[in-house]
Amino acid sequence: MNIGQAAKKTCVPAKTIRYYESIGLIAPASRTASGYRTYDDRDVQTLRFIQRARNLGFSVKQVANLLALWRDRDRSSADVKALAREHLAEIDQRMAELQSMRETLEHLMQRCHGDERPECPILADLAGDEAEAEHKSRRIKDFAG
Amino acid sequence: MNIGQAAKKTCVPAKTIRYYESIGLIAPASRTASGYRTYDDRDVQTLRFIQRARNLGFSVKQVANLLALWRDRDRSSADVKALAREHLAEIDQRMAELQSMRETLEHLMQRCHGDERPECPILADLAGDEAEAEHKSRRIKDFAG
DNA sequence: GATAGGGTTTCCAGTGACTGGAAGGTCAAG
DNA sequence: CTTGACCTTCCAGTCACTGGAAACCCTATC
Repeated sequence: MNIGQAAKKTCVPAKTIRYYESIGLIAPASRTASGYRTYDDRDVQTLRFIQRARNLGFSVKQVANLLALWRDRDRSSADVKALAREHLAEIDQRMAELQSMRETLEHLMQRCHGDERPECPILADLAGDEAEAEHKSRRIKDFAG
Repeated sequence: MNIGQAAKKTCVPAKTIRYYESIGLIAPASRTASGYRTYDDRDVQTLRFIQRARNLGFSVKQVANLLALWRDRDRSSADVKALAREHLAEIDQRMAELQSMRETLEHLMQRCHGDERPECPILADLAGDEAEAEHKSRRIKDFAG
């Protein structure tokens, strides 16, 4: 099948399939006489694997590792699990950062009247305005990441 | 003060300060006779504002809007709050995505032995292997974003 | 005055993971 | 034979920086 067909079957855009080939995530597709890429069911399966792993938030590099493990019949599930654990830690880290932002932002928003007047604790806090930023204990802190 | 001094005071790397100038987020700095950028306390305050807003996860574009509102004495706090609300929605969306990934990943990990054997439900699920991916109700779903 | 060491300047390139678009070749239908 | 959909390559843009090279400036020490 052509790249468009493969794209439809896998929900991976044709452009992205070409991109994955260009960075070596997938092997170069075979070609017709006129240069069109052709894909078979195994290619589709691989693309679906990639798509699912990407949807779980794995980076392309991590997906490459997962693909290698998938193809390696002598893999140990411990290696797969280690990759997953690493990724889970990244997710947790990102969630913690977002949570921290969320709390600060929501707190500031609660104190902002949101009317036609210019007084705004959100701006006051961003400006580091000690006089206007009342609840100092809740002031924005720097994140490590 | 020089850019290095300003960087130290604001926790914004010199390179990033130049970058912010290049994209127009901050006004071009004044220069010494020999071409060195110089910064005063007002510049430092602006950089700190930017830094805090970035730490809250606002995009550079959003920060530009916040800066404009900050400088506009006739702003309405409603405009600021609207920006914040928009950003909060983005944060919530990203958190929901991460949470969904997290749940799927953790579920898969729980079922993976993580030993020297090759059998691995994580890979089986990514491969879409219906025979080996037991708990179908928990199969990976596509995300909108 | 020479030299060493920092700091600063510009510009170019790379990151990650695509995505958009231009210019052109191919294919099937009518 | 033309139309329109599909395909090809290549270049550029996204976002927010970050790294590095080559050159200039500034101060201190010998």
